[in-house]
Amino acid sequence: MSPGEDGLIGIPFPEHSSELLSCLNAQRRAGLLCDLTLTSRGSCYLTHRSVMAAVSVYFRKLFGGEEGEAGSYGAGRRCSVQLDFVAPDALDALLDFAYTATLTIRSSGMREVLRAAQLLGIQCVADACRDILGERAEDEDCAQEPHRVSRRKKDRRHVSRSPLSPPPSSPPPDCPQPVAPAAPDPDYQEHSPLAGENGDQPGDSRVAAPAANGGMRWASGESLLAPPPEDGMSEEEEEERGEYRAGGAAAAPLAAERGGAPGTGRKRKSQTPQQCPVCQKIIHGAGKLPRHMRTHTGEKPFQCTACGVRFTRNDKLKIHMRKHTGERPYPCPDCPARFLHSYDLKNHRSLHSGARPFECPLCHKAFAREDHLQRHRKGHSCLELRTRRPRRGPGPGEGPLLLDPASLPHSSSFSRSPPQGNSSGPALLYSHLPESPSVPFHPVPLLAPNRLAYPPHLWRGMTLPAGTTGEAMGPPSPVAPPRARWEEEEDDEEDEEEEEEE
DNA sequence: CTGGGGAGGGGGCCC
DNA sequence: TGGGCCCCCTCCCCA
Repeated sequence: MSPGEDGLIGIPFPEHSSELLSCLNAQRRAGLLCDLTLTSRGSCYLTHRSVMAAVSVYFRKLFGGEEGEAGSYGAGRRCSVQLDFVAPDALDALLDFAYTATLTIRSSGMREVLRAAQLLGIQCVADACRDILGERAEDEDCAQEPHRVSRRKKDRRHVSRSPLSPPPSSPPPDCPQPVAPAAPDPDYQEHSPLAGENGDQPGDSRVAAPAANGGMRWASGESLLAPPPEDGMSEEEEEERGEYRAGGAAAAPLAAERGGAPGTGRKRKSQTPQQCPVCQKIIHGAGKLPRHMRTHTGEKPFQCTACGVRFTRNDKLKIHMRKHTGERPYPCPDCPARFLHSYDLKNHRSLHSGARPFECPLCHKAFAREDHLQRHRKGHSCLELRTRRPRRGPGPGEGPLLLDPASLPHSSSFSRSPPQGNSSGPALLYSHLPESPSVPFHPVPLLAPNRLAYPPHLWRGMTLPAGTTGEAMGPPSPVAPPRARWEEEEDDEEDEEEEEEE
C-alpha cells in the first residue's frame, strides 16, 4: 500500500480464537482471573463471567450481557451462582464445552446435559444432544408438556436450525419454561451476588430458577460457519448444514457417536456439489467441502515433521516434503533441470520450445505463461488502446513472426486458453505467419518488433490525429476497456475471414 | 518490467 | 462420503 492510501486492511489470525479459548481455559484451570464461582450440589467451579455470558443466554441475561440490560452482577465484582438445578457432571461438561468448543460426555449423561443446556440457554449443545437423542428427547419433553405437542414441527425446525443462525427474536420455547421469567427477575437482580440472602452458603447469590432459553452462536471461531439467515434453505438443507456443523470441532465427539443413534431417521443427501456456508461458493467433488472449509478456518492439520510448517492439505505437505528430501520428480528431458511440480516443468519446457502461446491482444507481446500475460495486462504495461491487429493492411515492414512453428507448444500448453472454437491455439499465432515460415527460428525476441505498425510505446499516452495511418489499423479507441480474450479471438476470426476474402 | 520458482486452492479421478 | 493423488489455475515473491 502506498503511504498515501489509508485503506483498511484486514490481517486474519485464524489461530487466534482457538488460542484465546485455550488461554482462557488455562486460566480457568489455574483459577486465574476467575470472577465467577458456580456451585452445583456441593461442587464448585471457577470460571469467568464473560465466558459464561458469551456461551449462555441464561448468564448473559443474568449478568446484563445483553444490550440494554444492566444486569445484577456488575463488572469487577466477584460472585458465585448456585446451579443446583443442574447436575454437576452436566455442568462440568458444559464448562468444558464453553472453554474448548468440544462437548465430551457419556451417552448415559446425554439427557442430563441436554436438560442443563436447555436451562442455561446453550442452544447449540441442546441441539446437538437432541440430534443424538433423536425424537425421543422432544417426545419426552412434549410428554411432560402436552401443550407443546402441536409445536413439534416448529421445534424440529428449530432443532435442525444451525445454532449459528441468529437467535430468534423471542426465546424459543424449546425447553420447559422455567419458573423464573425470561429475564432475571428485577427483584432478583437486586440481590447482590455476595449478599448471601438466598442460600445456604454465605456470600452466594442463588439462582433458583433458570432464565429463558434462546439461540446462541458458537463461542469459538466456529462462528465463521454462520450461514446467512435469508439463504432460503430448505429444512433438509438446514439439517445438512447442521450435519456439517456437527462434524466440526464443537461436536466432533458427538458426531462419532451419532452413527448408531437410532431414530434419527435422517439420511445425508449427496454432497456433490456442496455450497460453502461461509462464502457460498459451490464446491464440486465429493469430500472436497471439508478441504475447502479449512481455507476459512485456517486449520492446518498437516505439519511438516522436518521444519514444522503446517499445511491445510496433505498433498501440499507431500509436495513440501520434497524440499527436504530433495526429490524433484519432474525432470526436464531437455536439460538437467528438475522440478517439484509438474506444472513448473510444463512452464519450463515452454522455455525450451520457445512457445509463447499467450499473447497480449493489445500490444501483441507474447508470453510463455498465462499469468505473466495477465500480470502484463493488469500492470498497464501494454498498449491500453484498442488496436486491431496489424495484419490488416500490413505495412511493408511487417515481417514474419519469429516463432518456430515446429516448436509451438504441445496441445496441453493451449489447454489453458479459453475455448477457441474450431480454431486451435496455434492457428491464432500462425495466422500471422507466412505460409512457409522459412525464417530461422530464434527464441528471442519472440515478438516480432514490426508486427505492430505502431509500437506500443508510440501509442502510450497519445491520441492519433484524425486521418493518420492509425486508421489503417482500425480506429483506436482510447477509452476502450480491456477486452476478454474471446472477444479478441472473435476479432481474430473476423480478421482471418476477411483475409481469406482478400 | 519480466522471467522463473513456489505455494494456495479447486476440480477430476480413483479407491 | 471422504481421502489420496494429480493436474490446473492463479497469485506472490524474488532476482
